[in-house]
Amino acid sequence: MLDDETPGAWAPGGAARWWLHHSLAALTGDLRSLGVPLTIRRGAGQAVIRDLVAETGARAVHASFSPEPWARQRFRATAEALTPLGARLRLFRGASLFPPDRIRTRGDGAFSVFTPFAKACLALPKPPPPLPAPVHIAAAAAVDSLPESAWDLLPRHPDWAGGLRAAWVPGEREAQQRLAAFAAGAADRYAERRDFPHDDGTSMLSPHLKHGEISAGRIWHTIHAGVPGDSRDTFARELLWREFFIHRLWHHPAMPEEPSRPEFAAMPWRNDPVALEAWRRGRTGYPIVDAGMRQLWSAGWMHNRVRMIVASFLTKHLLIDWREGQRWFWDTLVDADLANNAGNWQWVAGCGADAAPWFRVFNPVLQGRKFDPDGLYIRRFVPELAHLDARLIHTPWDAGTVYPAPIVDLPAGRARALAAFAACRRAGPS
DNA sequence: TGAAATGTTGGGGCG
DNA sequence: ACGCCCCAACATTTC
Repeated sequence: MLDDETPGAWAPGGAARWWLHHSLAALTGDLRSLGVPLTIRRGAGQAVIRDLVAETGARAVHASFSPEPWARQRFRATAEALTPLGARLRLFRGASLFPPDRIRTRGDGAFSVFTPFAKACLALPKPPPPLPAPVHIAAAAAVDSLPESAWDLLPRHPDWAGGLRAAWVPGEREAQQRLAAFAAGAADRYAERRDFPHDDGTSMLSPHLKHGEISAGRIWHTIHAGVPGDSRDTFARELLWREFFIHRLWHHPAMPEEPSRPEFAAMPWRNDPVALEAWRRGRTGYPIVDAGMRQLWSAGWMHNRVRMIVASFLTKHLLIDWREGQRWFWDTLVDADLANNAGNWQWVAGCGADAAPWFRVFNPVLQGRKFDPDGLYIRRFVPELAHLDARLIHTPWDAGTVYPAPIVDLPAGRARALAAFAACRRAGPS
């Protein structure tokens, strides 16, 4: 079922739709081998499910929980619509590690700080081990189904998905293989390598996880079965950050729209379409930022360290609203997820519940030197700088190379950001 | 999961 | 030999 109506502005973006198309194609094949047809429908979720239950006489609908405000509303409406049909809706933890209603503060509220949240998670019973895949499913009678093409998920004019095809293979089989390869390979040294974007030191499981091709529980179990201490704990912590933002969105449905810290409502964000477009296209003049934005545009994905750098650059040096960045990521990331996109943008922008402080401003030159010391990442995504040696590649304006001039002066941009926050803190409701 | 400004310390050059 | 200065290295504070 593709529901473009209920989510409103947060219907899946372009890159996620591309992924979904191929993920479903893979799922169709997997189900065929079990002798089960995939039924494809389109429309408002609640009505589609109700009709399907009426047609099949199903007595239960099993679904994965998800924290989006529109999804919660859809679950509620669906459950109500099923009652007169004698069917019920059963929700499962799905892609999260812990049932959302199990994680509570002592005062029975939502957590706003990550560390106590993580502690509370670790105090819960461990996620149960994943069940083996079924070898047989009793197929229901076939009902009407749209052809896959009716979803119209792939880009055509132009077809910008070439980079995605080169980078990814959607589907459960590939998700399992990627997890197995990560667990047997890079996971061992995840703690040391994960911050270097040229290095394949991360799992790259995020789009598979996002699209339900693999569960967080399975990843958790695999990592805890075979990865040594430091890297295991560091990786598990990243899964818990994901869990934290799911928790936050569940309790604070306005997270994608409104800063969690009220004083940020008065922040004097700049309206600068030219700078915003330079950022989107990877033409800011700062190589590590441009490399990241071009990786995003071509592969639909960006290394986590670089996501932080480009987000800091947009919200601090350019003083552009984090929601502009969130929106661009939403449309371009194959792993675009409402809770994690909003949560991480608010984290970098300093306006989240448990966020990095506003004054933590990444200097893109220093970050580039630190995390891409040989310029390998930049060479890969910014080929016009590939000929520069490592000493100059982070500051092409010193190299006499033809390259976009920096769109903002770093010390000036930093000072402007600090001043803007000081002013908004004076003005705002604290 | 910073960076820049400011403060402190200690070694060495030098008058 | 001694004090003075310089400054790099490191630590602390501030944004």
